[in-house]
Amino acid sequence: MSSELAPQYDPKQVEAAIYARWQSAEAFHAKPDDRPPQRRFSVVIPPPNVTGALHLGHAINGTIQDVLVRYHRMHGDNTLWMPGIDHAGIATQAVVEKTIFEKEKKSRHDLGREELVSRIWQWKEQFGNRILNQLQSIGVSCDWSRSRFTLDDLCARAVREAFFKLFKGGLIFRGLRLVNWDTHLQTAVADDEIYHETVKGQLTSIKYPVVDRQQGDPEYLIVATTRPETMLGDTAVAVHPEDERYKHLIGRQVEVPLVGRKIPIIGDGLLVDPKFGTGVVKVTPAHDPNDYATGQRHNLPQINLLTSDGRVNSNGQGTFGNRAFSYQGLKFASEARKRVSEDLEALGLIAEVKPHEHEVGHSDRSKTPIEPYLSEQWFVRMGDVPGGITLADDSKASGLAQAAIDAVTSGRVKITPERYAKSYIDWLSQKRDWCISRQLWWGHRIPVWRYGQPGQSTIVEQMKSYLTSHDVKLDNDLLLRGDAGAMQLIAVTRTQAAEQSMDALEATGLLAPISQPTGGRDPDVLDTWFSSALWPLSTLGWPAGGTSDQPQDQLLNYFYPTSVLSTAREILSLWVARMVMFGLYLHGDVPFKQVYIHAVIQDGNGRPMKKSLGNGVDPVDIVESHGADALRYTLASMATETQDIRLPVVKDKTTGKNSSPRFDIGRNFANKIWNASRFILSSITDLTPPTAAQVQAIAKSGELSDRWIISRCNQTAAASAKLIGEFKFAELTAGLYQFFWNDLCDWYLEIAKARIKDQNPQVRIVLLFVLRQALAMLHPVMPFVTEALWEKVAPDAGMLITSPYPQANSLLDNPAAEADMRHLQDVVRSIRDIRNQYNIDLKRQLAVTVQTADAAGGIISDNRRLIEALATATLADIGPAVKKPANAASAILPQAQVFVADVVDRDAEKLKLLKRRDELNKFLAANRAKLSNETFVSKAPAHIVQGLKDQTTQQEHELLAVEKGLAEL
RNA sequence: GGGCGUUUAGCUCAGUUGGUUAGAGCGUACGGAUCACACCCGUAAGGUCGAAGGUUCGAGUCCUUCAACGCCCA
Repeated sequence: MSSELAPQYDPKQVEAAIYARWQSAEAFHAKPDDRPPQRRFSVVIPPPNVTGALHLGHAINGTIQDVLVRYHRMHGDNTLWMPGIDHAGIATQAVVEKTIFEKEKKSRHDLGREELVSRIWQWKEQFGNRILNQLQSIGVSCDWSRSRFTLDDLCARAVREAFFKLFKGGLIFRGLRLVNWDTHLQTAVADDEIYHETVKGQLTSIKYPVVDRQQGDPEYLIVATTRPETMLGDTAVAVHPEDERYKHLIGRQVEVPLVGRKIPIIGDGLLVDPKFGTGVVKVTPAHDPNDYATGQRHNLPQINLLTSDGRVNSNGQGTFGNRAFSYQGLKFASEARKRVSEDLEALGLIAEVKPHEHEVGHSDRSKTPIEPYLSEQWFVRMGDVPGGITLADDSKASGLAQAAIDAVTSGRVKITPERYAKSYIDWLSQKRDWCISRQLWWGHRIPVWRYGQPGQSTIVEQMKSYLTSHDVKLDNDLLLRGDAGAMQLIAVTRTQAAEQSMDALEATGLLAPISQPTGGRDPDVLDTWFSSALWPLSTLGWPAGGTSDQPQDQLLNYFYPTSVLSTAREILSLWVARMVMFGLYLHGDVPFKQVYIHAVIQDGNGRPMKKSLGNGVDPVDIVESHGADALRYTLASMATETQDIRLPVVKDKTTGKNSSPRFDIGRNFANKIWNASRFILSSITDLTPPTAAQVQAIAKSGELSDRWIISRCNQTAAASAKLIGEFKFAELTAGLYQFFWNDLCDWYLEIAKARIKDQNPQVRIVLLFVLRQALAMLHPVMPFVTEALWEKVAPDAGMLITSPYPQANSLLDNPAAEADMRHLQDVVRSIRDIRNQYNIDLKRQLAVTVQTADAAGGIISDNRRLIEALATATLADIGPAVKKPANAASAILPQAQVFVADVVDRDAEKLKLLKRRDELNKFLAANRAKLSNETFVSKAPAHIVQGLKDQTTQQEHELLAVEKGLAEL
């Protein structure tokens, strides 16, 4: 029998085949049925980026989700794990643009919008599934048949519907805001797409002439800046309102050099730190976030100096001292800065230039410096709205952000670990409007058509009649805002058909008179997070609501809200919070009941794993070298509630790839499971599954070791189910490890070997029962090795992935057997210890006697053979009257003294006893002090006091024995 | 600047509502080719729980202050 299994587990031999079997059995596939809501379990995967490759973050999150999903599936819940990938707008477009430029030296403008988008689609078809394949290699059990892409038709339908509803509800608006502008990619980027770099620059102090100087006024105010070129857009200089030096100047004016604009001197305590620099600050509302805020406070004009490609626009010119200056067309942060500095120098208006280090934001995508840029963008209104908003379940909320806050504070959404609820709420509490437009071509195009000056009412009327005659229902399929008298006409579409009608209408040329110069469909696309925020809804088929018998419709009713969302903390606000808002507003319920935030894996020095540092471990390499189960087990064992996990990284000697010795733990464990199973399979020929009655009978009256291992097995099953429910994955793996390795392999199998040889029928039942239970318990964490063994161990039972998870049964618990077993283990260990200390050959049979109290003596006598086998010893006398033989070494246990005869090293024995005597004296002194402390005795709980008394009595006995031993020496 | 986390054995980490002598894996030392496994077996050594105060009969655990490291937000 054992010849079927190799002596070492080789994951490569089994993983691919087993995965294929699960797939062909449709074991991952979930269909709505009549199970009640509490027997359903659903998870949506955080959709990985289409440009990405699997990293340890995916691996640990994939493992966690798969443990949950496999457990619930085995538990009998109708379990759906929805997979998919994210189109990742800016990241993907940047990657493809870059490759095209490298190969063909063409920019996106050379290709045109349609061509670029089609190239990106080609690229997506080619590489889009790579990360899903990699996820499969770690064994995740997603329902691949339902896999979605955030840009596919179903998701697009949800995006259109969401935009339409939000717009109609007044929660989407267009506004002029300062955004982070990537001048290279020519798009707004989000705060989280920016990294900061320390740059060595200069701090330039510039003299601004004071206008209408009066007695005692300085000739100039001097301001210091790292960006002299922005002075062209200054609309004020600010001083601290309490600053005695300048206070009297507030309300007067200075002249901006070069452009000759006269601007006010304002007092602002928020912007100005009087102790920093000269205490005077230039204010450029259109080019700095702090200045923007200042401008809002003081109603300052905003002068934008920038073109979308990062050059100076026509505002960058003026007249100063009868001379004209112009910087138009120069690159803003480089050429213009140089020329402005030179011109100021020539005019003698530079007071000082000194080196200065400062932080400059760079775009993560193009690696170029970010410019704050004033531009028109679309926003989702996060803040409170007068009169409140109505959620899809007809309940009211003061605003979108508040609704999402309430979902967590009320407990509808629970966040684990709890501390993350605070960061979620803190972020949402700012209620900052969400900029959702991106000047990109790859993404969901904003479903809005805009026209300027629709002064001709006939056009609007013709437009309406065209649309209605093409089956577009106004207000339902398409919203028209603005009218003949308005400055702007806006059409927002809800359906693809309405979009097509608008395109067709455009083609008629009817709208041409109002399309100039920039009318027509909004060229921008939506922020990727907009479609991600709909992920739990869109993947389950929303907005279809379950009225049809389309399977997708039923999914939404059946599996929404999902059960758990497992993700990383960095997207708690960007993604999790937005899903909650959209879920509530658009569908009237939260998207998930539980959020689990997993820890982030760092290298051994606590640094994040980054490509640039070369310290990353590729999970695919670990699957290759250690196997998927080893990867999963190790990652799960590290998943505690801390926020960071350190993983020491080493170079693998044979492959040269980054690896970590930590993964050996998982590999060794998988091998242990394999070999223990191999051993059991080789020992028993009859694989008939034990009946519950047989197991219960043994649990009640079998041999001690049988009762003990059944009890331990049962408790491990109970603990495992509980720990999975509490997301305590590290504890889960530790418990499984201890049970399998220590209890089952180290003790039970060793104890049972003699009976195994005798083909004892009880042992067969225990072995088979415990092994089947153990494989099932381990399966969610280590699916491959357990499934591979299951078909050998349980050929009657079908695949393990769909077999029941062990249910705890209190009839199998046996605390007394566990206590007795601990006692026997102590005796065995004490004998082994003596053998080791005295360097006695392993094969030499030791002559052992034991002095015990009656009760303990009975257990030892009854299990004499067990001790003899495990300790390679012969047990003679056992009982209260036993005396220490001459030349014996002794071990003093709480309830027994073990003597090993004919061990002659008196000095060593003496040393050992002396050491123990000192320890005991120390403990006793401490315990006696406590017990004579009246406040302790009166205030501490009774069981603590009693426990201490019992312990003290025992220590006193032991001390007597030690002293007696010393005397005899 | 605001918030959060971490600090326990050489390393990586557990440690439930405060309660009897603080645990695990790896590593280390010593012994072992015994017929499941050397990716193994047996045994042991190793910790004033970051520092200083405080609360308490009792603190790794609660409170205060400080230090170091890290993360998030501005």
